[in-house]
Amino acid sequence: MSEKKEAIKQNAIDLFYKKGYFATSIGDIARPTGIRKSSIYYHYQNKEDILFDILKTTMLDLDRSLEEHIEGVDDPEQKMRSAITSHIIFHIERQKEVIISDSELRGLSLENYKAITKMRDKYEHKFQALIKNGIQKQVFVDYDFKIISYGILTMCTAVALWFRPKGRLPKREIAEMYTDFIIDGLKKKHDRQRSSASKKGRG
Amino acid sequence: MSEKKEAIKQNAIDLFYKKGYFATSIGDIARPTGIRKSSIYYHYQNKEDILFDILKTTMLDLDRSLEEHIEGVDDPEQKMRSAITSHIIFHIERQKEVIISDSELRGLSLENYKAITKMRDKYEHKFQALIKNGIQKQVFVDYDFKIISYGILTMCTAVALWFRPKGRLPKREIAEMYTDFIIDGLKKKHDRQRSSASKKGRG
DNA sequence: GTCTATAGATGGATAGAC
DNA sequence: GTCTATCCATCTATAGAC
Repeated sequence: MSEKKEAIKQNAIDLFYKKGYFATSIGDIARPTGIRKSSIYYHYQNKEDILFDILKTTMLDLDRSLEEHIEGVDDPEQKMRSAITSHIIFHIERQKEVIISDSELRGLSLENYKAITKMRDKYEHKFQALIKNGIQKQVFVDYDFKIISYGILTMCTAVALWFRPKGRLPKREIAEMYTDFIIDGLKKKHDRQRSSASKKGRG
Repeated sequence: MSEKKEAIKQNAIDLFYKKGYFATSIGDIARPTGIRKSSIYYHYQNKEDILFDILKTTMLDLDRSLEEHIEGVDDPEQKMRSAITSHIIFHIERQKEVIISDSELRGLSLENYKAITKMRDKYEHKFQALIKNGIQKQVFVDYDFKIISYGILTMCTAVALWFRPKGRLPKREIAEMYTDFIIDGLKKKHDRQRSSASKKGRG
């Protein structure tokens, strides 16, 4: 990808994050790039094409981060810890892009929408497999693994919404706190059981 | 509020939820209401006014639900349980409106934006007070109560994003599962401590 | 309270010169 | 690869009749 195209993409990320996709015009993107709006069309087919480029790259990088973090880890608890850490750190470091990914899917055509949600679903399934594995190995409480995976992922995804680079706590500490909280909620305690009567007798 | 105005509001909710605020035109809202787009302006000053009406009502109702749920409950754990239940059930029953509330704040002028975020902040502070109280009474682990409150709230807020009325589990069961998970993660265990070395020595 | 008609502005996208 | 110029569609909002 050419340097100019990269610049357009980065300016689009800044603007889609700050103003939203629909409220950002091609002219808005062209201005900080130092070119006229018509020149954008030399690099991208249309406005949606820019959005799609951002979303696709983000999903690919997110997935790669997960794979790198869990590679070679066998213990179910440690593997889940690594996965959560990867997710949180990525959502802090790529704050703008993941917020766009979570809020601007409506800007995509049906075809592109399907492509992105397919990637997202595959990513989510990897998390669900980790939880399912922990439950089967009797390390985790037998929650409904799909429902609980939504909760865990969204809780970590939302870090991107409130994290401030100059905030009180460093990213590693936030990632550790959330990982502790989640693993503590997931782990089976051998001296006691869940207090609620809603516990399921699956498996 | 007149019946016609209510109808306009409800159609706006449906459309803002499905297409987004910026992608919805005044004409789109007028059509299912059975009037022409110019007639909308008899009931509302402008497009933003409709959005603001929706957001304000939603925040007021959300806050009232919380107050009703925790009223008269004294035990810190039970109070937190009631608060979480209120939040989840509301986000399931008012799915469309809360999703609009979480994604369309950019459609507001600065003044209206401040009014809504002020209400939201007050609501969040009530949750933080519950967690803080539980920590002080030594019922909850001494996590950073602000950071952990973000995680808890967003995890429950996100239920609105994936919940399907005809889905596998009824709303009460989902609320119970999440409440168990969160309380379990929050509660102090008298026979063991957090495994991580990151535990803070505040208080 | 709703209508028709239209002002007034903006934005995505293309044509064609350089 | 970038420019100027422009087409065309769309949208918010208002004016004024009924």
